[in-house]
Amino acid sequence: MPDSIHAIPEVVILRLPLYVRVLTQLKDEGTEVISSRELGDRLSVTPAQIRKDLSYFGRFGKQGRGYNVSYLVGELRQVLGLDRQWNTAVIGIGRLGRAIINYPGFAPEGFKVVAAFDADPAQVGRQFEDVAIQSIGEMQQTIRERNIAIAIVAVPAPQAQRVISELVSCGVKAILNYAPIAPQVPEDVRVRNIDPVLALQTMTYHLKVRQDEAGS
Amino acid sequence: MPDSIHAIPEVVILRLPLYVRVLTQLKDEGTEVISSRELGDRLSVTPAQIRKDLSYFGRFGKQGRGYNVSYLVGELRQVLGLDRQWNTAVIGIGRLGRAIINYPGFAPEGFKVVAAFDADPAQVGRQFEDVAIQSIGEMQQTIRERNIAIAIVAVPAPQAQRVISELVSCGVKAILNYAPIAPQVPEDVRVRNIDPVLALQTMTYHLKVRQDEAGS
DNA sequence: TTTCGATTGCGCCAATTGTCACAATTCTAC
DNA sequence: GTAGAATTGTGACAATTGGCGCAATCGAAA
Ligand SMILES: NC(=O)c1ccc[n+]([C@@H]2O[C@H](COP(=O)([O-])OP(=O)(O)OC[C@H]3O[C@@H](n4cnc5c(N)ncnc54)[C@H](O)[C@@H]3O)[C@@H](O)[C@H]2O)c1
Ligand SMILES: NC(=O)c1ccc[n+]([C@@H]2O[C@H](COP(=O)([O-])OP(=O)(O)OC[C@H]3O[C@@H](n4cnc5c(N)ncnc54)[C@H](O)[C@@H]3O)[C@@H](O)[C@H]2O)c1
Repeated sequence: MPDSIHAIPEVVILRLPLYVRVLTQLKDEGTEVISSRELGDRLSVTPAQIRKDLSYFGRFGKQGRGYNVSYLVGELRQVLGLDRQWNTAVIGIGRLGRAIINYPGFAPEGFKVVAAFDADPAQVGRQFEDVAIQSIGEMQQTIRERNIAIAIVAVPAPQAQRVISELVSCGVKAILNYAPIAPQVPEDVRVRNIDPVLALQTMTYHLKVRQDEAGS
Repeated sequence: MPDSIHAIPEVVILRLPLYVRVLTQLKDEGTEVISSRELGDRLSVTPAQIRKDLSYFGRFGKQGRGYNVSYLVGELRQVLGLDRQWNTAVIGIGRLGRAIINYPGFAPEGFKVVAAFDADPAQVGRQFEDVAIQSIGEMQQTIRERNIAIAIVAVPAPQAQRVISELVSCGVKAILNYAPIAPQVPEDVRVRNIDPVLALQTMTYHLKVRQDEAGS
């Protein structure tokens, strides 16, 4: 294991999917080779950062030339584990949960919703896009049987921590959370929050300075 | 300007809304005082980090006691500019755009959708939740007149960069982007991307290691 | 009033993250 | 085949960010 000696910074992992996205787009546009400078321009990142990030995982480029787009995107997909299908479950099949099940953006990227759970007995049994809604009681068994590694949480905020804790006890190690809370999980479990309000609130600080100046 | 000498790290600004969220919840639960340790436990952040973050903006706590929750949340809201209403516009009134206009989570936090734009003439004039859809041609004027500082982009990916550039030329300085692209904007414009696929792709790296180990 | 446990704010240091700069290499053109 | 332009990968350094530890202070209790 030659490259597992150096731990790879988490920030690097966070940037890789961005690289994959832009490289995929370049590939579709027919670009065969790209330099770290051009890629950096597209991503508003310095060329040095791109080169260093990539160097954690191998030597993918050629001096004087750049990176072969197809090759690089393939290598990065493999590094990230995007070269396989990931089964997911959605929990909370309300308005948002249904939208998630119907969202056509997941499947092409290898994320497949194979199970759906809701606490409301009236929902159980209904079908959306080949997925039948199951009761919460069936969750643990289904997660095991269907090899579900990723859960998507779309329950109301007051229920979210409880649901997340239950998912953790079912062995789920990755959670995409849409509820507006700060979930607590053991450190071997990853959570990403989708939270547009939080995102807006991180921008107003800068707008405020501008607005205050204008007013004074 | 006593505290504008030291620039405030962007990471700190990114954490403040989280603090606000948890503090608001504590306030609703009736907690009057909280220590940095307890707050840190709730957020999976070290107490030292919380104290340091807060110290950029003032001395809000009392030794031996902690922070008064109501007071602190009020101060932080003021720091972030959450003590006022922010007018926003949604661009792209398809399935997602309509869901955003109907989303009840924005208004209580002071973000009000006051305008909606779509390129499709068939959409123009239709009404959602007191917001009438306008044509793209009216965008610049409406943004000025209605003092819109924040735009929410929900157009298809191929159109997104063009729409974002146009918003920038209308003077918008903050953009919440839902399209799966890496937008390019001048450095005085802030963009936050809502991108569940990217979020999932940052987690599979760690799952992969686990899965590979299990298989070997 | 005094003592004591608790907790902040912050100086200082440690760890992490980002950038520079350059030798090594590749490709092209002649 | 050689010269020159382009660009990588990386070691060394710089900047940023996080955390320790403690003096100062607060509130409670005796
Ligand atoms: N991040 C975003 O972009 C975004 C957008 C919209 C909504 N939301 C959030 O998503 C959540 C759901 O929103 P919605 O509009 O779909 O609400 P909803 O009320 O329509 O649906 C919630 C569903 O969760 C189910 N549920 C409740 N408790 C449950 C439990 N313990 N286990 C399983 N299922 C349970 C309910 O039966 C219901 O079907 C809320 O927390 C909301 O704030 C986030
Ligand atoms: N981040 C997320 O959670 C998430 C979820 C769903 C969809 N999306 C993304 O949001 C976008 C919209 O998705 P949707 O399902 O609403 O698509 P849609 O096709 O239903 O709606 C798109 C709308 O944008 C309008 N439009 C197209 N070009 C425009 C332009 N130049 N100016 C103004 N309006 C224009 C169209 O007329 C249409 O009404 C897509 O990029 C999609 O990938 C993101």
